[in-house]
Amino acid sequence: MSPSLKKSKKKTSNRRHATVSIRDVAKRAAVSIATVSRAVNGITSVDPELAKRVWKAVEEVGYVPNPQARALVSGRSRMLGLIVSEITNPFFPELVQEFENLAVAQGYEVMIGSTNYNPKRTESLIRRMLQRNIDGVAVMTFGIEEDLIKKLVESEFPLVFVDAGPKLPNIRVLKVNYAEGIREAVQHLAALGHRAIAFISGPLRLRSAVARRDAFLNSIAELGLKIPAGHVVEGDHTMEGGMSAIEQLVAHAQLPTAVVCSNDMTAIGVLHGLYRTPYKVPNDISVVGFDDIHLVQFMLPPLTTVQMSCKHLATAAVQALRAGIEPDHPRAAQKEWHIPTHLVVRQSTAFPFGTLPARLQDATSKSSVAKTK
Amino acid sequence: MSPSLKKSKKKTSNRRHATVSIRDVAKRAAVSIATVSRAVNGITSVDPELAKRVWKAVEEVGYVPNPQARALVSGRSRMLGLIVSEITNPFFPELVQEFENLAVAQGYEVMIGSTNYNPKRTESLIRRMLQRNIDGVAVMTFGIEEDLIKKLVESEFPLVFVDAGPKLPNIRVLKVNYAEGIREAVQHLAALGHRAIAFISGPLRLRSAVARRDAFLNSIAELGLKIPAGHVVEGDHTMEGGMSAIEQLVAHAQLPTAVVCSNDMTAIGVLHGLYRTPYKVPNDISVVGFDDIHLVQFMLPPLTTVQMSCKHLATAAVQALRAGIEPDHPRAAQKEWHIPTHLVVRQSTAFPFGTLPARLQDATSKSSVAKTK
DNA sequence: CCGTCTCCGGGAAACGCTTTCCAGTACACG
DNA sequence: CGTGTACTGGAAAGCGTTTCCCGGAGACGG
Repeated sequence: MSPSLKKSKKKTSNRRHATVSIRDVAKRAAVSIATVSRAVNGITSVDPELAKRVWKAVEEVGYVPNPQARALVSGRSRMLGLIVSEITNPFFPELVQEFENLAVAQGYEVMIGSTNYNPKRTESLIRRMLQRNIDGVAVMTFGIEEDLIKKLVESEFPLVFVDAGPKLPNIRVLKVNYAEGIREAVQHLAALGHRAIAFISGPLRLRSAVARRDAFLNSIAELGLKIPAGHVVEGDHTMEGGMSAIEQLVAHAQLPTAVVCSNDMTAIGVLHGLYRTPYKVPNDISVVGFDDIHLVQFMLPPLTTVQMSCKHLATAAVQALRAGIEPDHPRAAQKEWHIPTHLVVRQSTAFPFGTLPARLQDATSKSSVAKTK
Repeated sequence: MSPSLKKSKKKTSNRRHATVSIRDVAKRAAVSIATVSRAVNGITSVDPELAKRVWKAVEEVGYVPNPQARALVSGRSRMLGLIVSEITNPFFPELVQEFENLAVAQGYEVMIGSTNYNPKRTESLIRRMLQRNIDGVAVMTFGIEEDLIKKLVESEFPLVFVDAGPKLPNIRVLKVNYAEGIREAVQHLAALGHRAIAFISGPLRLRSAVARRDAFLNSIAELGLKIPAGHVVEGDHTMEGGMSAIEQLVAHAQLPTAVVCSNDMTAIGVLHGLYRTPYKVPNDISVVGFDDIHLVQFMLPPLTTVQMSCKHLATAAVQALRAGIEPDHPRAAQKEWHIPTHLVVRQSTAFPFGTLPARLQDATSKSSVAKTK
């Protein structure tokens, strides 16, 4: 009597959904729960015949392992963290999407966080991730804040950074080859006849922003060109930043005929800023972006930009994370992944017709666009 | 001897990080673990004096409850699901961000999923969420697929839909007042002198797309205007869709002088499409969007659009979810939340100057833009 | 043919927490 | 003074897994 009472109590548990547990499978397959666990987790020491029986039972009762229980005992949550700097910058959703696809396909869930360049927010993000027992974190902020590093690094679990990170056994780095694509961009502009090429950088506290700027400067130097002071201005990777940067540039004594931007959002801001001036893109001023977000194809004019492939980045990140998490991953020893970048030419770059009055060039400009297409 | 051996074993557990458990707190505060649990969970029956001692101990040892263990026993994971249709549509990241902020502030974690209008993907998403024991899901796809509903509804846990959902005790609905904002938009255009106003809808399998179109049609009828066949075309809420829709519209025997779009992405596509024609925005054709994503302020020209506040939406969603999850939430009985929409006038709408040749109007157009600012 | 080694499967502990049940204390009332 | 009531804190039973340890069976060599 007493046991039956107990059983009925069990049924009215606080779980919301009818839960079929490992025990049900064990009963069905007439084996112990240990064996079920082993079979389900693909431990080879279990007899193939038995394993088949277990799998059949799993199928029949519709068993799905409970991730919480799994995590509780194994210490692995099968969750990957993905930290980005601004989810509202369209580059990141594209990255998130790719990352998520890959992670899910490989049996992981992903927890997304956006720092918004806010240390406090970041701090809480990390805490939450540690608390939820995340298996590894990809920090795709493109230039991590120092305190964030410290916090993360001390809890020594698998980490992936972009560009640079402390040299530690649990840390892997995705090295983006900015130089490659940016060099292509500069050469493209130079080939079109541009000599006064300006640059709008990202916030220089970000490593990646510095790297992009340096790549630009090197490419310029390589061609023997000179940049007047004031033709390299600091933006902040937002449209607003791009807008105010181009205003500065336009006010400069020597008007640049082309401007390269540290990311696409900046370039969109530039396009917008230029719209309020008499200067036309691309005939007065050519504009080049960086990232190649989907959106820029629809800008007016469609933006020439340096492509950094999200897919590539995401693939590398997930792979690197798994290499750190799974003890016998084939690439467990690999510490660096390389990401190429390449120029994609669209219609925001052209031969520099000259300067004002832009109005006179309107008709010609149209036809040139048509030609570029 | 034997117990000490056991203990040492415990230390080398597979947890990655030194875990301070409820037991440590209990020891420190010299109470039972039950008391600690009660104190931490704010159960009133515990002596205030004791509770204070417990909290002090919690502080001292740096105790953080383990969510997995909690979820395992309580059946509540403290995770909220957020399903959107396309994470790469900039409207959604804005929504995600707001939602996440609110959820985190209220002690929940959020799991994000993007359906991409793909039933298979959606299916797997739901399964994953159920599996992880999500406490509730907000389905912000703006027009849910039927099979998705079924799957979710049958597992009777708290759900929030936008616009419409089955009438069930566990389901809450966010009713967006499309009519309001769209009416404002149509009236604004009519006031400017537009008589031939076209509409580009979203994919009509989405309820919200139908609702927006109907709101448009009603507003037009209200003014006694007539829409020629072919002036209401179906898009798909993407830039590509907007582009091909405007191409159709431009090819129509009667050229519209204004076009209202079902979302901002469509409008961006329209702007882009029009850029390839001789027609200028806003002087030949006015364009109105819907959503008011941040981006549209930077379009050329900045887009007049109907604002549907993400913040509002997110607040309502989280509130509605909690109302469903927490048995004694103040609004537990509320089943509907209302979301207003409003027109934001920028520079993509103007008095319709007339039609071709647009070239002649170029100078005038510029000055008009300046005035509109 | 027996002993030892190996291998595989089962029993049971442990993971960290919540929750129920129960004993114990204190207080008021008859 | 005894009994009933109200309430507090402790012990213990799980929650669904994984993993450790051990026993039994089969293989192989002596």
